[in-house]
Amino acid sequence: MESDDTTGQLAELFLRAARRMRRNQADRLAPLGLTPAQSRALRVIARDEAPLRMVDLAARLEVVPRSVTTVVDALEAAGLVRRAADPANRRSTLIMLTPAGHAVRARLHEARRQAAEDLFAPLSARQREALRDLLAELDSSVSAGGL
Amino acid sequence: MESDDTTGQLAELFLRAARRMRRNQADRLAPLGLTPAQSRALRVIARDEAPLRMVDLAARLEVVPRSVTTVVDALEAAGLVRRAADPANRRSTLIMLTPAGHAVRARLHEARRQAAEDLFAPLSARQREALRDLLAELDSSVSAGGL
DNA sequence: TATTGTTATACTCTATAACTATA
DNA sequence: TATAGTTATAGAGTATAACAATA
Repeated sequence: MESDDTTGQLAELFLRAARRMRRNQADRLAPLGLTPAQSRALRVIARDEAPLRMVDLAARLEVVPRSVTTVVDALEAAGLVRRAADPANRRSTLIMLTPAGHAVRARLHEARRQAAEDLFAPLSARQREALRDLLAELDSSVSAGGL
Repeated sequence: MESDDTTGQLAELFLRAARRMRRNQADRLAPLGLTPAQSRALRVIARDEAPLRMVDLAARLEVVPRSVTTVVDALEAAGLVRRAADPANRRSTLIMLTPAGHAVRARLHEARRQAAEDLFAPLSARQREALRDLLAELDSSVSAGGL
C-alpha cells in the first residue's frame, strides 16, 4: 500500500537526516584539520587498549584495508598516530596514538556530539532517548546477526 | 556526564546505521546502472508535476548548482531525463523525465525501500513507526526552522 | 598458499572559481 | 549588476588489481 509505506518513509527521512549530520560534523571537524573519516579512524584507534593492526582497523571501520592506508597516512602526517612494526608478526603494522593524538581525542568526540545536538535539538530529552534506544536495539541485532 | 551521553550515543548509532543503509542502497541501485546521487535526483525530478530548473533541483538536493550539472549529465546520457530551454527565461534549463525515466522510477523507490527494509528488519512494525514518527517530527522542525 | 600492507589507479560525490549568456 | 548554467579543477572517501614481504 502506498499511503502506509513506513519503510519507504524511513528510508527517506533517515538518509536526509544523516546527510545533514554528516555535513554539520564535517564543518565542525574542519577547524581541527581533520576530515570525518580521519576522525572516525582516530576514535576507533583510541577506543582500544591494545594497538590495532591495519587489518583490524579496516574491519572495525567496515572498509577495505587499502582505504585505511590513506587515512592512517594522513593521521600520521598530522602527528596524531604512529606506525610500529609488530614484533610478533613482521607482516603486521600496529597503529598507536601519539600524545598529540590523545590530546585531540576529546575535541573529536565533542565535534560529533555537537553535530548530533544540532540535528536532534527539536526533539525532547525523552524523544532522544527513545530514538537512541531504537537505534541501539538495531545495532545490537546487526552485530549479533553476523553481518 | 559520560555514562548518560544520549546525544553522543545517538551520533554514533545514527551515523553507523546510515552508512550501512547507504551501502545497501548503492548495491541495489548498481544493477540499474544508477548511483545513489543519480537515483536521488531522479526521484526529486519525478516528484514534481511542473518541470524543475537546475537551480531548483540543486536547492531540493541541498547541493550547489554545479554539482547538479554532473548528475543530470549522467541521467541524460542514460536517457532518463532530458533538458529543455525554458521558453519564459532563456537563462533557465528545465529538466523533464523521459518515458524511460518514468519507467525506472518505481524500481528506484523499491531499491531504497528494500535497503531500509534490510536495515530495519530487526525492529517490529510498531518500532519502525515510532522511529519514523520521531524522524518525521525532526524533519518538519528543520523545514519549519528555516535551515 | 594465505595473510598483511602497499603502490597504482579509478570512480562517486561534492566544492570553489571563473566564464558565458541572459535578464 | 544579478541570475542560471557551465567549464575547469580539486579534494574526500572508497574501491579493485597487482605486488612484495612474511608466514
